[in-house]
Amino acid sequence: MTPPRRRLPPEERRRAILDAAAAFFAEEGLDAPTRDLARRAGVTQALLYRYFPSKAALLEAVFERVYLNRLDPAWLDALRDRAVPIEARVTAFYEAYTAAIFTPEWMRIFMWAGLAGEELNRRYLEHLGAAFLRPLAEELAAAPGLRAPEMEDVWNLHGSLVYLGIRRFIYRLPTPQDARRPIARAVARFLAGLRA
Amino acid sequence: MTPPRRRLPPEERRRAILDAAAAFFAEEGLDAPTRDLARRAGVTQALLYRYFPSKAALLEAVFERVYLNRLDPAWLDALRDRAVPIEARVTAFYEAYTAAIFTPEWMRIFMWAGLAGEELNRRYLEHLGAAFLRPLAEELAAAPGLRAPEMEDVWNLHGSLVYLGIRRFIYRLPTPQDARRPIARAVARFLAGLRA
DNA sequence: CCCGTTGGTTTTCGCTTGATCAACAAGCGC
DNA sequence: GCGCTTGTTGATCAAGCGAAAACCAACGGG
Repeated sequence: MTPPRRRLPPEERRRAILDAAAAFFAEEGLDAPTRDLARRAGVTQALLYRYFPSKAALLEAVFERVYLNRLDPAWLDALRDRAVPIEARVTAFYEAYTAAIFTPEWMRIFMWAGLAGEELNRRYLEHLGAAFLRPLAEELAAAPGLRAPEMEDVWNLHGSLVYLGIRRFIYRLPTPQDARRPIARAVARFLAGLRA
Repeated sequence: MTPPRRRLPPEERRRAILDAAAAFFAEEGLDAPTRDLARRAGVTQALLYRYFPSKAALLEAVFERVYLNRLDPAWLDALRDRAVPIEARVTAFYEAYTAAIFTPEWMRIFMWAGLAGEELNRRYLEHLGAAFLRPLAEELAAAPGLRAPEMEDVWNLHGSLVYLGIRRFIYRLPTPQDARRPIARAVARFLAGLRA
């Protein structure tokens, strides 16, 4: 009946707690109680405070784990490779991007953080805009036969695809399990709109 | 120094509390403390429980106030009026729809509720889909020169415009203050995509 | 002008929260 | 197998939570 008291190397225990914390806070929200998290991680609540000085610090570590190094710089090179048709490039970018962010942890923690007023979202989206969406807009402008889009048009395309993840992970509505078809159709329609 | 104890007719007080509650829970989240709400409403915390039996009941009343009768059946008639060009009809629908939902209360409570797992979102979006978006899809299919869209295409258009509100009210990022231009461009592009 | 109805406040309860700390025991070096 | 380091626990605290109960006073009818 007494739970065996297993002793783990600190590195390993820390990672186990962070894994549990990411899934837990994604599900329950950023101010879900640390006691419930501890139960889920299979440790006592007090132990969390050996690895993290405060709940805020633990959350910061979760943010880092979920959002850092999730954007692959290689996507930018592929996006800029004008040997490849523009439609294939944009499609490939959004297939890679949605594959990276369409997880409960990414989508739900992002939304919880946004509502809570964390700066995470603004910083992240400004970076995404500058590092990927503006280059994407430039490639569209440079593509033969396309009118140059405004950044707001690109955000519109972006939102149309991210919304698929919102329906799936936030509202838990049924959505196509494979995002590739919706992506292909949305990108094709977007480009057709820039040609007309 | 002592706050004047003002006596209001119950109907009026109830409405004042609901007004404050909608703004308060939109800002702070559905499990923000009732004491803070009371302070904001200018009453004591205990008084809330004279007008609502529990916090859950108060939240239910807020949902009703924010989401009930917000969708105007007249939109459907306008959407189905084939004397008007399809582009004007879709544009007008989304101008009316975004005017109805682009408020902090609507957008933020909807997102808090979705994350909290409330049934509100599923019920609302299923109703919206059946009552407005499916007819919209039918009108697109019936419009001359357009390929019939899948429902998923319509949700894509829908999301591209709702995402504008998410950026503004959830992430608090700068967005065009007037939604009409983005709507016009998104709808025009969408239709062009269905023509190609 | 007084009095009863009832809107409003003060006080309190039982419970949960983030965080702390002394006590305990698992595992490695010897 | 011994003992020390240190990962882990149970007990505890002050603050904050939703809710209830007792008390107070504003207003209209007589």
